[in-house]
Amino acid sequence: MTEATRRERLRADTERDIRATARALLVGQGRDAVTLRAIARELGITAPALYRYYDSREALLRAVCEDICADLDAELTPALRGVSAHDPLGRVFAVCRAFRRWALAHPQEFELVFASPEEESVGLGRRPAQDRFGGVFIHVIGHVLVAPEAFVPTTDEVPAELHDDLVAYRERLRESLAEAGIQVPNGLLELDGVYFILKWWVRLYGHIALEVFGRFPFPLRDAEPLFERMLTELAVESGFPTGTPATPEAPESR
Amino acid sequence: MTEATRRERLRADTERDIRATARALLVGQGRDAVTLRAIARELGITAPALYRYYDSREALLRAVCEDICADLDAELTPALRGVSAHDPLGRVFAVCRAFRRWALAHPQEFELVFASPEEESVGLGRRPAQDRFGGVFIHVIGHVLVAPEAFVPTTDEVPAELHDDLVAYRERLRESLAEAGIQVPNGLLELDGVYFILKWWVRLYGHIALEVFGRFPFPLRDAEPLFERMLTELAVESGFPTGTPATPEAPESR
DNA sequence: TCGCTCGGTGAACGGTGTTTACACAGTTGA
DNA sequence: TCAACTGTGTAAACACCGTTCACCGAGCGA
Repeated sequence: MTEATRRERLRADTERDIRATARALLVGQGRDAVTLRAIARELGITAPALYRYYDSREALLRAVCEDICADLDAELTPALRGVSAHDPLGRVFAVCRAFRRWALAHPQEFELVFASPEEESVGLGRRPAQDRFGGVFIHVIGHVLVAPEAFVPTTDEVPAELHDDLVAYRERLRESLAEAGIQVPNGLLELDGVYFILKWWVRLYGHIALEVFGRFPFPLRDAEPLFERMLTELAVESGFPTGTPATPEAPESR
Repeated sequence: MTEATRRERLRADTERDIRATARALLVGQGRDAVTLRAIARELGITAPALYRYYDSREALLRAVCEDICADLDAELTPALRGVSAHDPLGRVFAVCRAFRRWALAHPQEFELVFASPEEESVGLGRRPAQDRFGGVFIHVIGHVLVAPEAFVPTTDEVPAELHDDLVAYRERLRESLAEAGIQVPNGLLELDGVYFILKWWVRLYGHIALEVFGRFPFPLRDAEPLFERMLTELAVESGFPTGTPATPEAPESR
């Protein structure tokens, strides 16, 4: 297993230390404080040494982005464990609530990952942020979609202009779910469902970004009721059975 | 009227030139390119001279923010002129579409104003971004709320925890509308309506930010159908009469 | 053991925000 | 009219930044 030579292990350790230090600076003092020299200072080395590990500050920030997404993933996934697999709506709610909590607790990281203009993405390779979060979301949604009795999208027709995009995305969803070992019955993953994922994501992101950036049209003392209301409305619109109150799991009082 | 002395006029001119140059740099090369020295260079001045006009780079950026909001205001308001005052839903749609168009055409400005973490706002004075955009939105919403026959919010009860905040905001809305010369009949501005404004804003911002930042869970070729669908769904949920197709006003084909 | 790669250094270049001391035009007041 | 003052600009300097370059030494593989 440990194919790594001593050198490789040392290198991996330093790489991790660098990203961790960068992350700490980001959290503590914001994106602009993530400085090569500050990182080096913290690690007891000089700034040019960092170029042995990352091509540029920008590249390092990208790596930090990936770390953040991995952490987000690691925080969202266990949020599922607390909810029975037979309560799909409860699982979706749990993930949404966990995402909001994470964003409010890590505004700088949220901004870096979710509110920076699209990088040009030099050709091959998709943006990591999308894929990482997509991974988590897909994982959750996968469980929901596989439990057909729980998810009955209304039969609203989908906008015709969106059809091709949705079909393409459905294929990607199928692949991702297959990778995770989830087989999707053939007729199950309707375009309606894919379309609903989009709607959830728009509202989830909208609310959370507004709350993190303090950009509600007026200062809300507590946005949590608004968030909870949004979730239940989404659930109703999505055709979830309204019987289950979806186990609010004692949201810590802010 | 021209109480201003010669000096004051010159000063105002230079201030405008500075902000305009900063704005051009922002648009052309992003926020990090807005450099005191670059601005000074463009103006044929030295950097320290800028400190005669703004206390710091940060203060200048705030001023640029206000300029941007003023421009946004100036672009949204005339979007109303094209739509009859007797078509309130059409007016709301017009403003929403204009906001999206503006954001897509000015991503750097959008990011600066709407996707930066809340500034601490040193005590007095609210954040300008909020108030500026609020101003436009309020102006539009004002017309809608004053035409009661067009706006019939469902009688869903509002989350109890939101009640106090909504009441406070309703008061601010009343004041703002009164300033604009719009008298709101007493029983008209229900809490339901205020709550719906929040819902519109969450979805509008969510969609536009995701589109500008390229953070949809998969690459959409064209997000406009999704946007249009969202608007109509919002209209239905808000209790607007669905008869009027709300005059799509020939959206230019991207 | 020889040589080579890897990870580090220090110096340097050009850029940045910001402060300071200074100069000088234009306005203001006696 | 002439002095004082105010506003606007400058140059120099400080501390910091990303990045490049030449160098160097320890440790590893042959």
